[in-house]
Amino acid sequence: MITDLEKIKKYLQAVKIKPTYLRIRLLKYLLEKKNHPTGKMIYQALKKELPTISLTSIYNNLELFAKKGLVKILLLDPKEIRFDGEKGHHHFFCEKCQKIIDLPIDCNLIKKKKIFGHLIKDWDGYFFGICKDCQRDG
Amino acid sequence: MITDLEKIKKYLQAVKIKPTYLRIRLLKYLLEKKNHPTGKMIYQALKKELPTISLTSIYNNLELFAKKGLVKILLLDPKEIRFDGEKGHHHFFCEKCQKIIDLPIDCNLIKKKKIFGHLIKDWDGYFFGICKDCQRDG
DNA sequence: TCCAAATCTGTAATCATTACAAAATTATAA
DNA sequence: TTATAATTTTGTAATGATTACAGATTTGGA
Ligand SMILES: [Mn+2]
Ligand SMILES: [Mn+2]
Ligand SMILES: [Zn+2]
Ligand SMILES: [Zn+2]
Repeated sequence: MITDLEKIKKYLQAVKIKPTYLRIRLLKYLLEKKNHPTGKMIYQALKKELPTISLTSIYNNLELFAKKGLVKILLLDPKEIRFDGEKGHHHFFCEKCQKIIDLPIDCNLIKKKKIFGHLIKDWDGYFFGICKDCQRDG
Repeated sequence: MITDLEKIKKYLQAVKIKPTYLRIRLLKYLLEKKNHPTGKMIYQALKKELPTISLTSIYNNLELFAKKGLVKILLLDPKEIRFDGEKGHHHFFCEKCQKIIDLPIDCNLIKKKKIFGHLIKDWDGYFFGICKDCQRDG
């Protein structure tokens, strides 16, 4: 678990982002929670400790983080964008309980630098179905 | 090129969808065009020949088609949903020209019925970067 | 401490998607 | 064919996530 604020500050500085307190707390939230939150979910969670924050700042900084490669934007849910503080894995979306589950599994395509001549910079692997728990429950 | 209306009618009936004229034309559009259109793009294209259609009907029937497995919903573009009349391939999105390109390439994960115990019903593979043409052009 | 630049907030606008009721179409039976 | 009920389609309004923007605040350096 990465909680040390100084360490998070360094993550931001490493990609040339000025480490304001809001940004540190936002990145801390993304690195600690594994819940693939929406912008609003992050806003509501951080609001408890930082009552003056705005949803706009959350969105703006999430976009900044994504642009700098600090977080991953997930388009898994057609209703709203979700964010992930960890990169490099596939995702599973359960049609019963709506949970998003990490799939750290090897894939022969994601190592490729080019596919059919197209330069690959990033990738998303989404899987849909019924999760292990929901299968058991009925 | 699949253009025969009778053949498209049979595709609809095969999945228990009543083959109204609008639905036949909508599926015809999706099967003929390879442009991964948005709902609005389809609406504007079909409107030229069917002036009375509504955007609501396009959306409703696209959702119906997707539910019956006739078309694929692409969550590639954060701004809007795109639709694909063909299934079973990965997609590439060029950050320069915004083109969506099919990637009919083998992947060792998509054949799996289960991953970590989760039942797989469908999957999406997205790749992002710079397409072949845009690399050459600069 | 003072100042300019960057960031943040609060509110309003945007716009894809959905909800809903009325009109039109379709299928079925008399 | 005609009547009737069910389904589909239309037109409009509502929803809600995301974005735009201007003013307030914070930040870092002189
Ligand atoms: Mn994840
Ligand atoms: Mn395709
Ligand atoms: Zn589940
Ligand atoms: Zn391109």
